[in-house]
Amino acid sequence: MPARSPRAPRPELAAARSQGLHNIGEAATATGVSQKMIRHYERIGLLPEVGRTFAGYRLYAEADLHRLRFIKRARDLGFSIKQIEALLGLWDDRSRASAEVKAMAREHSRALGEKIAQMQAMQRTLDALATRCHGDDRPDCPILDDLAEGPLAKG
Amino acid sequence: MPARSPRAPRPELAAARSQGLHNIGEAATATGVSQKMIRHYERIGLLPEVGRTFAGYRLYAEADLHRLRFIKRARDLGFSIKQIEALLGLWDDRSRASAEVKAMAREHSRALGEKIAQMQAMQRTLDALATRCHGDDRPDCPILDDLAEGPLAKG
DNA sequence: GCTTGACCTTGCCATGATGGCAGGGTCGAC
DNA sequence: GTCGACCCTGCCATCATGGCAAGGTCAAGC
Repeated sequence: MPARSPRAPRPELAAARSQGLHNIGEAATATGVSQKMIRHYERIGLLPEVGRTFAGYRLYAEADLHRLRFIKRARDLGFSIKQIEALLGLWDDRSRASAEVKAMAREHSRALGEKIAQMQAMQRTLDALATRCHGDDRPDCPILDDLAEGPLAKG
Repeated sequence: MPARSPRAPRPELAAARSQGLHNIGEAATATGVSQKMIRHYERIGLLPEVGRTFAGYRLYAEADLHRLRFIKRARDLGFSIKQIEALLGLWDDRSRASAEVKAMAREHSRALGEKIAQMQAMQRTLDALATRCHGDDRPDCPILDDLAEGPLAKG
């Protein structure tokens, strides 16, 4: 499909490996990012287009794995791809001021706090309803009544 | 497009309104569910296919608005569409035991608690990192260092 | 009558992050 | 040569929601 050369004269993969390069499977297990996501990140420009063997296999150097681990950790902290793009930009340009990074972290923490508060409110309501529901074979159920009639406001 | 009749002899919309029926715009503002979502719920079977005027306008009775408000409140509590489908089934069949509803509420609360804990952990990490970051013009930033080198574990 | 603007209809595309599957090429070992 | 594990691309699906386009309808004003 890539139509580079109909038959590569040398495999070149073993040579690449002996030079410390990794194929995508190794990159995935080494970083905890799935192969699918690695290709995805490349396509959306979060990762540079890495080198390839003659057969078209991607080859990852240590610096690429480093970048992938950065992305993984940022994702685990709940940063969006867009935010990670910005963080990587700040990381690439080490001369940039740290104030921006700190502001991003603070802002993200604030957004997390908002979502947490929302979910806690949901949870409180649910628990209150569940407590009021006897939960046996009788069909009467305050939870359904509440959903039907109005939130927590029926005398 | 619906090819019902090429030209309806009577408008019938004013008549429907005088009978207490509402068009989709009124239904949306009355329930807080967007027109888009109302149509979506109908298409996926969460709402019954309501009546129409000759021109094809949807007409909503009070019972329909009631069901929509049920869905809205359940969504606001974070239930997924699938879960709401189940809740509506239990609601429609009032003879069903309330134990199922209570179990759903408890399970959903548990799932919420899990997500909350995850997000709180993220938030704690972020706040710790941001506190350590001086956040001035100097380029040195523990947040980026941490993302690059490893989570909270570099001497 | 005719126009205007607000409303309704349908359908397609997009999001964000991820997984799955299909169809096909490549590599290494036996 | 062949088998199994690996890689490639591309398309479709998720979940809930919004946006846009192209067109029909209705009520009001001229």
